[in-house]
Amino acid sequence: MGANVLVVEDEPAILELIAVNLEQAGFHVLRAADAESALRLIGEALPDLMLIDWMLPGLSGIELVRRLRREERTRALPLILLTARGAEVDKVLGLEAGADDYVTKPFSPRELVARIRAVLRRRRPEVGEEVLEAGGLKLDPAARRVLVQGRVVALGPTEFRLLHFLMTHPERVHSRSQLLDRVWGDHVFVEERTVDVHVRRLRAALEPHGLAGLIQTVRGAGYRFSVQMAQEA
Amino acid sequence: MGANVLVVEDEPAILELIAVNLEQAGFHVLRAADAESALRLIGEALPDLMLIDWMLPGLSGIELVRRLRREERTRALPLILLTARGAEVDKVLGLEAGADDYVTKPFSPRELVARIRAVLRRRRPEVGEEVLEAGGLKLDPAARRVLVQGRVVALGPTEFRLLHFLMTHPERVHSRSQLLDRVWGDHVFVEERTVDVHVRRLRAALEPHGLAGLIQTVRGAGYRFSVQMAQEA
DNA sequence: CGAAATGGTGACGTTTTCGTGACAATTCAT
DNA sequence: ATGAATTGTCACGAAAACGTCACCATTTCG
Repeated sequence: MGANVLVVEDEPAILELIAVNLEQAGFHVLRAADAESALRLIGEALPDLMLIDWMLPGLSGIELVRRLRREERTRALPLILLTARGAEVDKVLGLEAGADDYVTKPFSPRELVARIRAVLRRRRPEVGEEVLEAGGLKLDPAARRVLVQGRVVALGPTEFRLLHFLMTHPERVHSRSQLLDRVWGDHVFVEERTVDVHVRRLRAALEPHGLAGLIQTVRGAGYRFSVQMAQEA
Repeated sequence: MGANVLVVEDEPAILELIAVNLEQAGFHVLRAADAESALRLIGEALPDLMLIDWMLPGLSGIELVRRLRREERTRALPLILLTARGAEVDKVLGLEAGADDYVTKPFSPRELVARIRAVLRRRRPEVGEEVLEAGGLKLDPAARRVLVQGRVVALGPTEFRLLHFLMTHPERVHSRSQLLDRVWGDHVFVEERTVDVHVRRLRAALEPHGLAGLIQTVRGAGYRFSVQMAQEA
């Protein structure tokens, strides 16, 4: 129940107002007055969600969002921006930068809580930090490493994330756009064919280890990670 | 790519304003003036996202949201509410009812489009497609796979969609034009005889697995998927 | 019985889709 | 700053899938 929420807000009064309300709603609140100290806090333990003020001394809120979205470890971290009312450019920029939502100041406590719950609900299915094992493959998210029979498989960051996603959602077809959303991130714009190239690189990395056919092409639909090999008659 | 967006709005002027903007942004727009006609439209084919006005004659917007969330088929359908500016109670109620987001009127076209894109990107993966099983056949929509006794049946995209449709509407005759609408799509222009060819290809793919007679020809009417084998007088 | 209608079947040309190698831009470590 | 690694994009070719047609078999009906 009590999810950890990190609030980044430089105005002490507002920070406390938010904190009190969130705690009353059952959340556990972490506080940071600027982006730098927020990053420091994150370094120790990831919160379940971050609430970030648009205007911050030093590194601004949106720059913080971009930075968090760039890094592997924080890519899936739910982020909500606090913006000034009516600043629509900010809203659009915020969403495009990768924020999951925004709330305009001044806000009602109930709205804020509802938003947080909504975002947390959406992100629910992807909390995987455990070691995955399938088809002779062992993937360790924490160590960011892939093993097959004790031997390390060399993978680039993107290939690793791709394989990670496929292994957490096996036996089902993912379209290229779905893969772009889930592996690359909501906010990036890249060609769909780029997925093909990375799938190829991933296959090329697995093949020398005797693992072929794990990632299957489904014509007209997308790709699928499957342990059961395709059989014919 | 042009996602299908169903806009439910009783004010014709606003409806058109929205429609024009969305179409310009590359979406395909479906229109409904009230909740009832929206539900009727949905009955035929699910859109990718719904834009729902808060104030509607008859069934209100929020009641529509609740109803859609209750039903299995529409549970994961992305919904965005249109609310009056400043009505924060509405916003909260809307989010708690299960809407994915809301936009306040009046809104800027850019914001609307950005919101829609954001919600579409978050589209929940568990779009509840259940595994169909009939006549010794197992069709898994999520995996895009057809199995008969554990053996994979190789099907092209169109054959797969055709079989999928037939299995979701079994024991019932579908004319060629109906099949073209439902399997190929409303707007496509192809010869009716093309259906024959694909039925043949589908039969040819099933036959080596010992499944014959599942798809029956009804002379002068169309085709039918039936578990009970063809009997004669 | 014969003509017309209907549907099965194989073949063919075109379009789509995907794998693949190359390449430039960018990032990162040294 | 230099070089290696990573990434996104493109162009080309092979293969798959598609839609259409011609031809034949079967059924329907005058």
